[in-house]
Amino acid sequence: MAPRTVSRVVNDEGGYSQATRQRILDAIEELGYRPNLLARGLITRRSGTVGLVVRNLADPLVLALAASAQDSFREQGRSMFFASSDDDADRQGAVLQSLWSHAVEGMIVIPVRDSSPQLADYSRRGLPIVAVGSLVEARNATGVMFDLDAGFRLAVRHLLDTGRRSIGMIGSVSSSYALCPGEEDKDGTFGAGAGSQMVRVQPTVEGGAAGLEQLLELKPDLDAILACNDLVAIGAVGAARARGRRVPEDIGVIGCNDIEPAGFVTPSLTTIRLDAGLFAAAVAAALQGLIDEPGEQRDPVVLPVELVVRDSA
Amino acid sequence: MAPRTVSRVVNDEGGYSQATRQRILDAIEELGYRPNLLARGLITRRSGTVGLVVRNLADPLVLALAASAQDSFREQGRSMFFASSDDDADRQGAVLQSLWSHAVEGMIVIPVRDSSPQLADYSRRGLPIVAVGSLVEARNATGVMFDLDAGFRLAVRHLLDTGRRSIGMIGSVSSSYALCPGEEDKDGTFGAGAGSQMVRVQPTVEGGAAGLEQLLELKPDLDAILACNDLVAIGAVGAARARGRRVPEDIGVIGCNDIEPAGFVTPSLTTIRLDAGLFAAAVAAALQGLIDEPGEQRDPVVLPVELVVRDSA
DNA sequence: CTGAAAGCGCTTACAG
DNA sequence: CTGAAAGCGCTTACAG
Repeated sequence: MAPRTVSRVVNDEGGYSQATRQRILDAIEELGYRPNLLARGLITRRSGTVGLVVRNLADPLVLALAASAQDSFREQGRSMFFASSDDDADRQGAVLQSLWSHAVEGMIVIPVRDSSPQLADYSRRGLPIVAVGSLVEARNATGVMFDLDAGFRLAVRHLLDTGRRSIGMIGSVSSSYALCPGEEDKDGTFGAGAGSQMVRVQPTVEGGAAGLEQLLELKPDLDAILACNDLVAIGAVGAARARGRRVPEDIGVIGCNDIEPAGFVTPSLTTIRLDAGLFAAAVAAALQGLIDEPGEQRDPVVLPVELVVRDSA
Repeated sequence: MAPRTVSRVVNDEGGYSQATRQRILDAIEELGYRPNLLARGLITRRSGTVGLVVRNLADPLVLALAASAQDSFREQGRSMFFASSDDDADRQGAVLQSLWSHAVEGMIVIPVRDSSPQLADYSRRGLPIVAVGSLVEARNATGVMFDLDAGFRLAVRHLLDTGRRSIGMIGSVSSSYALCPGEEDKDGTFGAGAGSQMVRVQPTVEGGAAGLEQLLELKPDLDAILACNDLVAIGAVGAARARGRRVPEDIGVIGCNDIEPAGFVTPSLTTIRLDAGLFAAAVAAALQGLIDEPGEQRDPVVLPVELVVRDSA
């Protein structure tokens, strides 16, 4: 029984008698034999692995992305490496290098700020990369992102339509990728010409509270808040109330993401909904496409968003 | 320049001149050379990888676990495979086999129900395994779990002390591992002899609402709810109010986990806090210990819990 | 300090 | 239908 024959049976190549096949299968069962994927990968140049690199574990979309990517990869018989860059460029570099050394067949990455060249470097070497919320101009790479400009405009429009005149924005200190609005409007006009102000905080409930305090200092007549995510919005609501401002009567608050508890806090949160399922499916499909047909230059995928109006604004 | 010499430099083995070293380093830089970890792993029998296998991505502790495991593994220069069994025994089997084939050096697994023998099988073959919330009686394996019995008793005691007499429990349909209480008390006495009733639902906000409806059918005089997690508790609160019951006046509700928004819903949630950081650190340390000193039979690690009393009960 | 040989467990051509 | 040879990119002894 030569290794070659075993290999044929294990890989269902055909070209063996049923008797041989059965003998080999029995032996496999008896010995608990499993093919060594490292050895196989060494020679086929296909490791059967892919990578998912996120920037921040706390991002509510990461979970959906991980779940969906997982399902998609499982169907393809691939195992998934998972790593976080913790929003650190050097760490992201180390992670990418490590995955490259492990011969992953492709990667999904939520990149740290300004790391497109780094990603393009790997994609040019032949590694398919899907960059989330970021453009990578290179072969073997594509981007998937939400249309946050549109979400932003919807939110501002809603605030203006409901009579708000002094809008504050609470952004995130961690460089924002497309899942968090506001980066493009540094001038603070929010594309609406409204009086406006922006502060940056940690993207947490506590950060949201701090952000509201800061905005109130800068702009005592504040009557609306746009928060970069729902936890920040929840923190802002709490702090506003602690300061004696009613929500939504005195200050309207809009979040972003529509996390599960958003409809259950008081007041229930008006928010820009990012459809996590849609997002994750698009990302997984994009990587699949890149792996199946390498070398293509592709247009980025832009996903629609929607404003969910509840009680907070 | 023989491969052997390059190998020495790459692995910092010593035994080469500085000049040689520099030449090799320069060449590595110029060619963008990265050692092929598959080839290395094939021969050293150490792949530089570990696995994290969870049962359910929606579990709030999974995130903390993933983050902490990640940090711990990064420090050790190991990459992490990530997979979910989606609470399916067959799928867990496939995942374990796949990771084994990829020659992981160890695994953290939140096991599906009754899969201890399966885990023990791998650990006996020499794969270190940390089982979360479950006992695995085998060498190379250990368990880490919260002391949910204690949490459970704290909660019931608190309800009884505050005059509740008719307690309902909303458990999870997905077989509960130790992060979710209630499994041990199928008789429904909750170890307290109180009148009581248990229903099982999906561990989500919607599930919690459904659970409350069911309990109210079964037990119209219900005045307290113990929920298997905070989302379920939030759903139960919403449904109770929709039925005209006040919380906490008519019905007291206690959750489990203390997720971030738990303090911000209305009424703020009384809950059994499971310290995610403590948990994740314990798990990572346990696996490290198993990898460093294989073959040991270890006692499970049991982590304390605490009851956080807020407004809902 | 440096290198030639053998081999990790597989698969890819090629021969019978 | 089956197998002997070569080689993937490394590391482990061992020789100079």
